[in-house]
Formats: sequence, structure tokens, C-alpha cells
Amino acid sequence: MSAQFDTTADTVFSEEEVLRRIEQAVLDHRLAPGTKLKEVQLAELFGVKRGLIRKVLTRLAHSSLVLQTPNRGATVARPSVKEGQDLFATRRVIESAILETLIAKINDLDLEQLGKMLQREQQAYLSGDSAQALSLSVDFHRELARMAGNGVLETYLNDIIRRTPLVILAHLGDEAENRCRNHEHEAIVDAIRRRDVKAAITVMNHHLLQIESKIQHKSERSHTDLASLLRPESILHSE
Amino acid sequence: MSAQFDTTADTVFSEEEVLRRIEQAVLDHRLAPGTKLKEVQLAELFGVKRGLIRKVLTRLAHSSLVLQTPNRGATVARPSVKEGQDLFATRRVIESAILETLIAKINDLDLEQLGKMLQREQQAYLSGDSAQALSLSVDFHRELARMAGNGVLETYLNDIIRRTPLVILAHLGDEAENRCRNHEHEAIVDAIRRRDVKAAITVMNHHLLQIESKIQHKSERSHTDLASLLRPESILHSE
DNA sequence: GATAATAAAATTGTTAACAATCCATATCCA
DNA sequence: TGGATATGGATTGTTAACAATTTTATTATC
Repeated sequence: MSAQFDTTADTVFSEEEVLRRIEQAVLDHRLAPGTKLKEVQLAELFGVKRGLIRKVLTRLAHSSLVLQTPNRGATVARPSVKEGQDLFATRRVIESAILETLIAKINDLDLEQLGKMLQREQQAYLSGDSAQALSLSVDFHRELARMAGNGVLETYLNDIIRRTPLVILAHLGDEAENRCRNHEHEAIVDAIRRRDVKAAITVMNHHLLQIESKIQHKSERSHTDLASLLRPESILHSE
Repeated sequence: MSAQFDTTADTVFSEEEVLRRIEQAVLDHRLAPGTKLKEVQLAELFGVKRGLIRKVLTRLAHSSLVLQTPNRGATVARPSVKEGQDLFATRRVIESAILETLIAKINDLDLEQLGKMLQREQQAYLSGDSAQALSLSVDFHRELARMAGNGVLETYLNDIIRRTPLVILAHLGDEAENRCRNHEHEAIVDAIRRRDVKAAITVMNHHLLQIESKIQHKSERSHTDLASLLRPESILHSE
């Protein structure tokens, strides 16, 4: 398992660092849904006490990336198709509200900032650095939320963003190219620039529905595979 | 402080029970915003170990009812006016989405259930049991969320509902009658019955804006009181 | 008397040892 | 053999003692 985290035995990590690394391992699919997360194992791996791992696992459980069961420890969450659908449906609602709030108050400085972010995204994409491009495309959504200035909406969007990769990976595997399309981000900024709430929301929803539809499609296919329905523990998922 | 919780020394409490009681004390205004929550004190009070109190405080912090500061313990949260506004604005968004989702799928059985809830609310109100009436009026909102069937939306609404009393109390004190008006709940159910999404949302927003406007009004008054602006620790708030 | 430095007390944070629970394997009995 | 029942090891959960930090009280100095 140590291969999953890229640690050396004698380094020590802070709580935040441990959290970040486990989260990243989950989201990068290096830890499959259902994988058992043993406390001592992780503690030794990161060179920290078990108590710290305990805290981290509880925090991860709270953001729905990990499932904690009393007396039976923690496993990587295994979100259902339904949960994925609910998550995306809610995301459309939240992102729409963010756009509406943002457009009511945006200034030229903010618009300039968004323009810069689009450029950086484009640059990363063109230079073939797809990991960086993905990261920047997520940042774009986060930045809209920040600029909108509603802390509660921002928290909820961040929660959803944190959970999204696991939902996608759990149901699409590595098949899908799930990166946001850059030209759609541009279209959103265009609409914001024109203060056109309706257009912005339309583009955003289209944008989000693209990914969503892939999951939907995949889950329909899965349902025709009767064997996998009867045997919930797929061999793909280490237990 | 023991008077705040209504405990006797020799009873023991489960984690859930301790959580519920502290939460209730905060929401009932028996513990003012800013009040220090000392671990040993609470542990002795409930007859539990300090570790359990620790867990509970962390959970309360996560739902924004308690503020935890490293090495300095926990205090009852002191939500800002801004946070209250953001919370209400988000609530309108979430409740609207719930109504839209619900109307698309509601059946006669659900409608019957809602009708029964309205009756019970009305009954409690008429019989003068205002605590019960308040509780049932909150249940009404929760029930709409449950029936809508989107788990993520439901979670977010419950989060907001949990935080709302503290926001109201922190800025309105005990001045306000904040109970939902029963006839507005009836109007919402009417609109749902007619599958009229727009009307339902309009009534709901009106409903929520009523409470919100009271906070707004109060906070404007506060701002004219310069002394309280300069001295953030009001004498009303125990520290 | 106000301010700064110091010491003591109170409070939070951590940990290692212990307890309780779960899980896989072995054992027993029909 | 099949299936229930013990058994031991692994794992999670709890706690009491200790450590670190903050807060309060005391003293010293101007």
C-alpha cells in the first residue's frame, strides 16, 4: 500500500498533509472505492500517531469520501449512482445561484481576473499539461464561487467539487475525459460580461450535464450486466 | 452552568444525547454566543469522559454552531450578520430547488401526508403549544426536502435549518416571533397540489424573506450604535 | 497606580497502555 | 461434509497520565 502515497519511512507529516495525501489518493483512483483504510497501517506509513489518523479519517468521512462504520473502521466511500445524480443536480442549482449572485455585483477587476484565469487554462491545455489544465478548470469554478461572495454557497460548492471525482471514478472508471471544456468556460465569462444571467446559467448547465450524461450512460450499461448486480463486491474493488 | 442542561450528577449520557443537549442549549439561547465551552466542566456535568466531549465539540464546530480555536478551546459560535444573510439567501435557493424537484414527482400519498402535517401544526398552534408548533413547522420544511428525494439537497437544508436559530437569536435576541406562519405553509401545499412550481417558490421565498427582513432591520439599528461597533465584546455576550 | 516580567493555575492537546469488538481459522458434533 | 461454536489474532475504541499551551495571579519596577 505504501506505493499509493509516495512516502519515505522517516518523514513526518502534519494533519493537513496527511489529509491532503489520502484525499488525493482517493480522488486519483489510487485507492479504489471500498478499500479498507487501517489505522495502524496508515499511521506507520506517514510516521504519525494513530490518533491523528483517526481524526483525519473522521474529517474525510464528513466530506463523504470515506465511510466510517462503528467498530469496523473506515473504507473508501463507494457512492451510488443515485448519489452521483443528486450531487450533479445540486451542483447545477448551486452554480446557477452563484452565477446569479455574481452577475449582480461583478466589477471590472473581477472580470479581468477571470480573463487571466481563462488564459492560463488555455495555456496549460495547449502545452499538453492535462493535469494542470484539470486543476485550473476546477479553480475556475471555485473562483466564481469566491467572487459571488456568499460563504455558504461557496462552502457547498467546494463540498460538491471535493466529492465529484470519486463519483465520476466510481461509475466511469478511467474511461472518461472529464475535464471541463475550456471554450465553455469562455462562453460563461462572455455571458457574465454581458450581465446575461440566463445565458450564463444555460451554458453552465449544459457544461455540467455533459459529464452527468456520461455517468448516466455508464450506469445504464452496468444494469444490463446481471452478474455484477448480484455480486455487489466487484473484483475491481479491493475489500 | 449546570442549570443550562438539566442534568443530575449520576446519570450518564451517550454521545448523541450530549450532542443533542448542548445543541439545544445553544439554540434555545440558554448558552449565549461567545460562551466558553470548557471540556472538563462539560464532562463532569454529563458524567462522561473528556474525550467524548471533545468529539461532540468537533461535531458541533462542523455544523457551525461552535467555534474551535487551536489550543484555546471551543466557544458558542457568534455568526455575523453577513453569515446570516448568506444563510438565508442560500436557503431560498435550496428550498426552491426542493420544491421544483418535489413537484415533478409528488404523488397523492405524499400530498395526503403533507395535509396531515398541516393539520397537526394548526392544532398545536390553536392549543397554544407554541414550542410544539415551532417544532412542527420546522418538520414541514424537512419533510418537503425528504419527499423531494435528493439526498444532497436534503443534507444542505438540514445544515441550514440547524444553523438558523443561532443566527436569528444572535441578531434578534428573543424579540422576534420567528415561527413559520401556518397559512403560508398551507399556501405552499396548495401550489404543490396544483403542480405550480412558480407559485410555490414565490410563496416560499416570501415566507423566508419575512424572517430575513427582521434580521436586516435589527442589524441596521445596531450599526447606528457606534459604541457597540467599537467594542465587539458586548456585555450581553459572556466570554 | 500603571506596566512589564514572572510564577502558578487552569485548560487544551497527545500518547501509550488497556479494553472491547470483529474476523478468520480451527475445532467439534451430527 | 455442513454447520454451528470456540479460539486467537488483528483492529478499533477508550482512558488515564503526561505534555504543551494559555490564562490568571503575583510581584517587581518605574
